[in-house]
Amino acid sequence: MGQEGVGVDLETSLGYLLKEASSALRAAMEEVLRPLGMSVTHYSCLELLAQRPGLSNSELARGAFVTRQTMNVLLQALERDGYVTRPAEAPVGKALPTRLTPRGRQSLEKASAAVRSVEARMLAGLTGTEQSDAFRILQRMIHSLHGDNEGA
Amino acid sequence: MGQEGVGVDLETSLGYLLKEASSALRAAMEEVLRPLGMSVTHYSCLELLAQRPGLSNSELARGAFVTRQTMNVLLQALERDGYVTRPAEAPVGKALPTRLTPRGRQSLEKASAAVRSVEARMLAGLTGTEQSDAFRILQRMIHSLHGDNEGA
DNA sequence: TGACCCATGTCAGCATTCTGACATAGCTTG
DNA sequence: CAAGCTATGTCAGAATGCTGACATGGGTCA
Repeated sequence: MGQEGVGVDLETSLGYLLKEASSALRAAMEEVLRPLGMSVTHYSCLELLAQRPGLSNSELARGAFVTRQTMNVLLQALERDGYVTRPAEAPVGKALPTRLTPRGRQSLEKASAAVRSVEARMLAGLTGTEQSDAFRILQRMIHSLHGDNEGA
Repeated sequence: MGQEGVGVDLETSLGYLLKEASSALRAAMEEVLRPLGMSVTHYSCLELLAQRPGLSNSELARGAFVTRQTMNVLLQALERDGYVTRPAEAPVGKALPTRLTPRGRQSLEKASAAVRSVEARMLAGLTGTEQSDAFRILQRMIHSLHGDNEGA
């Protein structure tokens, strides 16, 4: 189409490239999760629960980078379908600790393998040093964006 | 809350970190664009048009990482509000080349400055070498995710 | 030329996520 | 102890984005 070599500056923006990479990763994850009937947020929630059992709704929301209202909708569906359980009453405060059911754990296994293969494909062609560099640089970007770089 | 140092493996995943960085960038952009009454997709569309005048709806969609249906809805609103113009009939094929109006260009100026300040904050604390490394590594990740690494 | 394929623009319906708002639990502080 | 602050869970409504579907323009190829 109309994409002759017009002067394009977006191609030099790290922000744009970051968005592109994240979009590509999300698309690749959706592609392998769709056959399993699972969305990315769906999977993120289960994975978080597998690694940190007993997380509350709000904690899961922060870990999956969505609002607690969005996570609440998802948790209600997951609970209804028998993937997770929450106590009827909060043991302390209002936070309801959530846990995977055996069914949830089983469902996660296949999804987790699929996602790991996507991440492996993404990292193929990167040396160990490059992966360490990427990790350190991304962490520093996040730190700066959160405004933790005051008074300096 | 319940976040004592439980063993967490998500903290070692580059995919998770990439999602976190992208989420932080998006949140920071939304924060500075909100006072201007502009969303991230809204801004992305205008910025693309400023750098590549005459892009079609489908091309804009690919550049902003949304579907062409989503971009079409946005373009109709932008056209209605006088930020962009599209010819009534396609000069060739079905693609309608879109262009910024003076009003659109003026609206973009403030937004572009705000977004540049966010990107500058994100990159603060990174050396020139680190920025080049990040650029190269992200490009390679995107390339691998798109499956361009066959036969090897 | 005609059949086929691909890309585009667009309409309609659905899914997902967000913002706003409210009540409650627990901690902090005077 | 009482007031205030923060965090949480939850409901309701709105915005945003996506999937599915259809018609059309243009190129390819037998």
